[in-house]
Amino acid sequence: MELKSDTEKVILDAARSIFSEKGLAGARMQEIADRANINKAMLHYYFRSKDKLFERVFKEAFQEFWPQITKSILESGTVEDFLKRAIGSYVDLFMNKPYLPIFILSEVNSNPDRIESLIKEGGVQPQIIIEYLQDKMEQGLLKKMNPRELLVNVISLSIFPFAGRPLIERMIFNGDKESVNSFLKERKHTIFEFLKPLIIENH
Amino acid sequence: MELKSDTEKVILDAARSIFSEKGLAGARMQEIADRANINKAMLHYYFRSKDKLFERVFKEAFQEFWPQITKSILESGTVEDFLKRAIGSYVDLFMNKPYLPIFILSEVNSNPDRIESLIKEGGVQPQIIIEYLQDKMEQGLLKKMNPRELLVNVISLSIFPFAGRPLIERMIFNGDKESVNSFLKERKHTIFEFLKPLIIENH
DNA sequence: AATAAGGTTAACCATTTGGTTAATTCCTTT
DNA sequence: AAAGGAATTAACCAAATGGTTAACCTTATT
Repeated sequence: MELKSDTEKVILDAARSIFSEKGLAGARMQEIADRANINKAMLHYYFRSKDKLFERVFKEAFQEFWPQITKSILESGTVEDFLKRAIGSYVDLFMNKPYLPIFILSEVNSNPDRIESLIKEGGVQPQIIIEYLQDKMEQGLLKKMNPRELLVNVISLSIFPFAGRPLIERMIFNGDKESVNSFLKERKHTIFEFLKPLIIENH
Repeated sequence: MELKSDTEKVILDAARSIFSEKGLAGARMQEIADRANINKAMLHYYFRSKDKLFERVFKEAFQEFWPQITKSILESGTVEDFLKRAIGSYVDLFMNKPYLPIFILSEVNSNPDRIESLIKEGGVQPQIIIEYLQDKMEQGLLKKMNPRELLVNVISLSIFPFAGRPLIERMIFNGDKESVNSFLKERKHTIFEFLKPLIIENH
């Protein structure tokens, strides 16, 4: 007895995989059906239209995307702790779901309005993070700078290597997949070490 | 008397604009023709097929993308100089052509093989940069770390804010386009300041 | 001015694609 | 086991789309 029928789950898995590989426009309903080992009519039976199906997949992806960093604040004490958690949760997430960054970036780009509603209902609260960082800076625990800049930098360092993986793999690692993989795995630590000098010793 | 006929140029401009907005799969030949104010048959007359047209647009975009950083080395003396040039040339490029990052990232993702040939014929030489950085580190002019890591970080910080602009605009700047714009404009300096501590004073 | 060649257009075509439908199977409830 | 509803399927449909074609226009050369 499951909330989602097995078929529904199978469809969502297939759809997620095809949509992130080819995008909304490039995906074919028939291909999704094939990957799910199911009749194409079932897609419409469960989700009515391609757009509705995509909307669902996108929403679920987007909701995994943002909350990480907010959560890591509420659970953390020191700045060091916060940075470790923020970076760590992103890197872990993208190691497990490498399709997420480019999927979100691509689709937000071709239809920016799509996230408007998700941001509102999703409770995205960047303000909390900005204020947290500003606090720590004023307390002299973090190098003073534009907190938005720091936030963007942390996100850039955490996300870009995953979004740009195919490029990085070919242009910087000469196509050596294994090297790239361990490089990405280590990111959790290297990004933190890279940012560590921003933390001011408490004494 | 031009090398490229006026029509050819008009088509390429329209194609670039549509392709970067909607991607290869999402773009419509009719829409490209409309934006170029010409008959759809002209697209095929000049470029034979949608794929050929896309290939051309993508190639031109990709060739703008990479050489920047390599060039900035050959022309620069000190490490400080190098960082300034590398970051500056990227930020300038993306301020003028904001569609570039996401366009390249998206299309490379949905067809990674596409860049194989371009990398070879395009003379992409990451080795030069890696070695340059390693040299400087060994000379004690740059903080010691994995040079590939540093390279990826510089690229991440330079590119991501442009690739993720729609996201950043809505999630971190509450939709205030003007703020985002000046934020991005200042990036040239802020990224450099951010990385400056890596440079070791020469004395 | 006649001619030829390239540029341009409207109409057309075959295929692909999202979506529908009506019939069939499966499962649960009585 | 009969019935009724949900799940599933094959066949089908209309619209969209990349691409073609044949006629027409423009321009430069003689």
